[in-house]
Amino acid sequence: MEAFAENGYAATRVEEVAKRAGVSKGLLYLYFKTKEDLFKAVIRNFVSPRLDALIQDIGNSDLTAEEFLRGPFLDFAKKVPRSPARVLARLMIAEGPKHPDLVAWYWENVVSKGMAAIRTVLEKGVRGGEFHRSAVDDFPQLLVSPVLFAMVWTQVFDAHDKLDTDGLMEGHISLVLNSIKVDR
Amino acid sequence: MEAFAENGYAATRVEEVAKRAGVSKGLLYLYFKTKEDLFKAVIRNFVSPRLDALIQDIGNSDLTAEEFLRGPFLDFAKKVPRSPARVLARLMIAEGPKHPDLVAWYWENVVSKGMAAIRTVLEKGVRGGEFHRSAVDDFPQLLVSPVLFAMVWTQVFDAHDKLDTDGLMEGHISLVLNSIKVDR
Amino acid sequence: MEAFAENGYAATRVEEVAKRAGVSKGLLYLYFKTKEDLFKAVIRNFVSPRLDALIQDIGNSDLTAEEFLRGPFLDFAKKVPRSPARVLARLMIAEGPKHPDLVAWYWENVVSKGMAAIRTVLEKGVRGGEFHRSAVDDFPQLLVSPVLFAMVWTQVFDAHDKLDTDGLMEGHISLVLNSIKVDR
Amino acid sequence: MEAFAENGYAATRVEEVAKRAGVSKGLLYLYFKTKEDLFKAVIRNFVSPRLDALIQDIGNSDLTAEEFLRGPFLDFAKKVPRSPARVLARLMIAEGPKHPDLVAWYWENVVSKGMAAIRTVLEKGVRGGEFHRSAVDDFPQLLVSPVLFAMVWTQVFDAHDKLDTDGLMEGHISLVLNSIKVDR
DNA sequence: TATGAATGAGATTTCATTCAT
DNA sequence: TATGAATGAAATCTCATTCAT
Repeated sequence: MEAFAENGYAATRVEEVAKRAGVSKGLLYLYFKTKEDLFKAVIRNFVSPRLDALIQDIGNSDLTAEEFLRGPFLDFAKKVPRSPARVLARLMIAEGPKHPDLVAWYWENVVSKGMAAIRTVLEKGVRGGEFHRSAVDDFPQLLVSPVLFAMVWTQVFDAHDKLDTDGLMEGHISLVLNSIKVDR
Repeated sequence: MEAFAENGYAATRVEEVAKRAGVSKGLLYLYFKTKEDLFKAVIRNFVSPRLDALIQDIGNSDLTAEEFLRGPFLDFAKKVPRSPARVLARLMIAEGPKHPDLVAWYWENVVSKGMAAIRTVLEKGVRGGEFHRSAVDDFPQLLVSPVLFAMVWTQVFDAHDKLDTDGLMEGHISLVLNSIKVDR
Repeated sequence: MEAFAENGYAATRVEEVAKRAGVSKGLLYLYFKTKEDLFKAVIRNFVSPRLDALIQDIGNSDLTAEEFLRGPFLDFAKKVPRSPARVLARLMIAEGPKHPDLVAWYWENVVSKGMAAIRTVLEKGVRGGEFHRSAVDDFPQLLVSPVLFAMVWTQVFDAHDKLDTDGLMEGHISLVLNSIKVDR
Repeated sequence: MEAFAENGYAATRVEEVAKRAGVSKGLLYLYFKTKEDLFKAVIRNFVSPRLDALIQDIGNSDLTAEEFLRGPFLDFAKKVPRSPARVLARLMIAEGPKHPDLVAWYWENVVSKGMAAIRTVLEKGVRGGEFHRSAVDDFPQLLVSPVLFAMVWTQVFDAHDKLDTDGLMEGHISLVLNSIKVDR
């Protein structure tokens, strides 16, 4: 994963992967038929347990929607942009269009689940009278777009303008809540 | 640009670029010392005139901040995610870390200018009493993160979930404005 | 060595070297980073064991200086001009100025040692009263210049005037000895 | 000539020759059909007028053979090793075997004439009773071998051991004369 | 299971030569 | 006569993949 993350799929040499794994090139070909196979396996095995945990939380928790957003979700949103997961995001952006089955797998196992989870929280908020209906109901992506943004920014522009990702996430959540919360 | 956008830097053959340009491989090497040089030149010559126009607008316009966000800015935000610029964004994300001078150029000529422009609009809004202070003043990135998000999504996940980018942008602007506008 | 000797460095194709070695182009690049590396390795591994033997002889032998020049040295001088070493000489002349580190290596490991050996013999002759002081003490090169001359001539002008290299060498030694020997 | 001398035939680019000549590549091809044609023309036009002058001298002069060797010949032998002609020698050694017609031309116009001239001088010496018969009569090459040697050495080993070419030549002539002069 | 030497197809790069102007 | 943009064949070099051990 390290190697692919640094150089992208095409520019990563199989030998480089073998070296970092401490094995010979030949052994890789015993386990994976082609370089692409190897790449896919690498990506698939790199699933964030954090996201799964978060999704689990939603069902089990007895927090209000706002508490959830300010608590576990914000937590998650703060950790991800500087976690190893960010390189996976970059890889998916870079290589996705050339590896549709990888995107499909990623969509099914990660993205769609995540989106569903967010919808669940928002609906809970609306039903419970915490939130009024708003754009985020139709576009739950608005809730996560700064997360993606931060993952990208930290990998591309950090040298020119280091982003306070924690602050960004806190600001984002307060901005959204300020917009969708029902006044009492 | 087409070729690099489709395949990424490493996977694009110089011959492919030459063929699409309707010239011979050799000619490219007459103008560019290496494949990397060629790549950099391609990227640099692909500046969105749209962004420049938008930045110009800000100085000249006599619109209120809200009118600006709902007008020219929303316009821009709707057009970009499906414009050719999106492939440039993807290329920068994919190849940036391996080509720091390209990132530096892009930062200076595009990103920092854009960020400054947004700050100008927001300050105008605050000074004019339209907006109260909020997270977007510290993190103007929050205003553009859905634009990046949409550019990425449309290139990676469109096959699985086609995003209504216009709707997303409208929703985003209304969400933000709802949060930062001063009540009267 | 054959290939480089025939065509010179620039005009020799790596593929040609590989073919003569009975391996693939790729393998050469596994062992040598560049064509130049390969070339240097070829040259360095082509050390004449004959010269080393000659140099050894000087220390060990109990011959008089004249006997040495008429014996082992003349032997060496007769063999070299038509030995494989001559192509190495031609290569060093042709390619040396473009590969200074190769010249440096050759100087240290071959030429300077050879010159020192000749000086040793001449000094022995002078000290032993065989030879009087002469120009060859200051310019031991005079003793070997016909060897180089013959190596060059046989490679360039043989078709036009075949040189009797053995005769040349014998004539040279007798000429020199006639000039430097002390009359008794 | 400069360009070919520095890099050898194969490694010299036609463009480099054109640049140094201050003309365009295209113009060269107006005057010379191929790179090889150009090369041959360059070599042929670079004839040392010095050698011709020397050869003339022999016929005309009323010097004794010894006076000639110590005078005009030594003069010539001192000048040549550091003159532009030395690069021509290196080129002939390097490229000769690949360009037989060039060697043939050079042989006819330069080398054979030079050798004949030397023979003339030596015969004059022998006939005039100055010299007794010796190896140089059969191998006049012995008289010029230090000249070639010095031309090569100065181009290959000067950085490691700068040769006093004037001293070398004086030593050579005195050594030879000492050997072949008739005692009186 | 594991190695690493070896291959060969294909990529980048070079450069003699041509040709429209 | 002169240019220099353009070509394309061939060179160097890379690297995924194979295979004997």
